[in-house]
Amino acid sequence: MNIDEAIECLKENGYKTTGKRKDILTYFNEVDGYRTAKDLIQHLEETYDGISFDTVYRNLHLYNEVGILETTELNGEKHFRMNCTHHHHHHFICKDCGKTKEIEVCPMNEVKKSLKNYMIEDHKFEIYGLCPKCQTA
Amino acid sequence: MNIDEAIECLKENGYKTTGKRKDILTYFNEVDGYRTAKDLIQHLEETYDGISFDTVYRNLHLYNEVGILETTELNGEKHFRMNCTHHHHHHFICKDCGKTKEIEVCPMNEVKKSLKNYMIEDHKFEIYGLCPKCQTA
DNA sequence: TAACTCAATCGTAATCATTCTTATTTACAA
DNA sequence: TTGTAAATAAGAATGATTACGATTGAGTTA
Repeated sequence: MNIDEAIECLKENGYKTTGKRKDILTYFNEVDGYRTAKDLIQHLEETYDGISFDTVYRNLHLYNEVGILETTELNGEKHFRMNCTHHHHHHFICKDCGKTKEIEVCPMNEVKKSLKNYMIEDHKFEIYGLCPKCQTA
Repeated sequence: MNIDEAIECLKENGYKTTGKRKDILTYFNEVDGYRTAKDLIQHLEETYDGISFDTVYRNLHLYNEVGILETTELNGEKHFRMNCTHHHHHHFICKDCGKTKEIEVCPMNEVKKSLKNYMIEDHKFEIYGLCPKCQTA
């Protein structure tokens, strides 16, 4: 998802477009990988001196709700990244730089067969490790 | 893993066997599913009035390190369950009662092919939903 | 079995991420 | 341009987890 799509998405859901919201979108659009709330706060503080935690967390959750961001948990902290809307897939996630690589394999069809009486609401398939760049660094 | 194996595992790693450690093992052995630190504290307080958080968290992490417990993150809280040592598999996890069902499918062999220059350290494949019992409750 | 030693535990304070609260400001519709 | 609901500020509160100095106890050794 790019910035324009995200702003459109906000409007569709009846949310306003503020400078900070745009900056948050720009940030995630540029970094292209998983980042924590703290990472974002640090970035925003360069522009806005003493930004409110509330603003950051509220917007992160809002973005997650409307589908602009997706989230995962890495060593005890929530991480966010721009959502990939195109099609269903999973991710390899670099533990060092947070960057991701798409994985096309999804075993859910096969798995469903062995969960006949179970109500499946969600699933997570993530591979963790080091990307080529971070192995040499 | 059963209680005796767990105690053996503690000894092998040079850790002592205390009453509280046994009780923690008994707890996880009985509940057979994912539980939070808070769940465990509540249980232990029935026996030991005012147990130290330190004791609980230290032992949970210790157990996780030596492989007695495995851990996952469910709605923002760490959850623990007795480790299944027999063979590699994944879990369906009931969001309501925390119980798990083993899933034999593991797509990692296939996935590795598309991650040639990546160093794979770990992976997580979990299915979330409601078990048959919790759907009717 | 006594005493020794280091691990384990206690009790509580501190920390860290996150959420809440009230007052103020701002986007944008009318 | 103005009115109003939404967004933000500022910082206190919360909830899970970790840290710490003092004390207790398990398992070893004499």
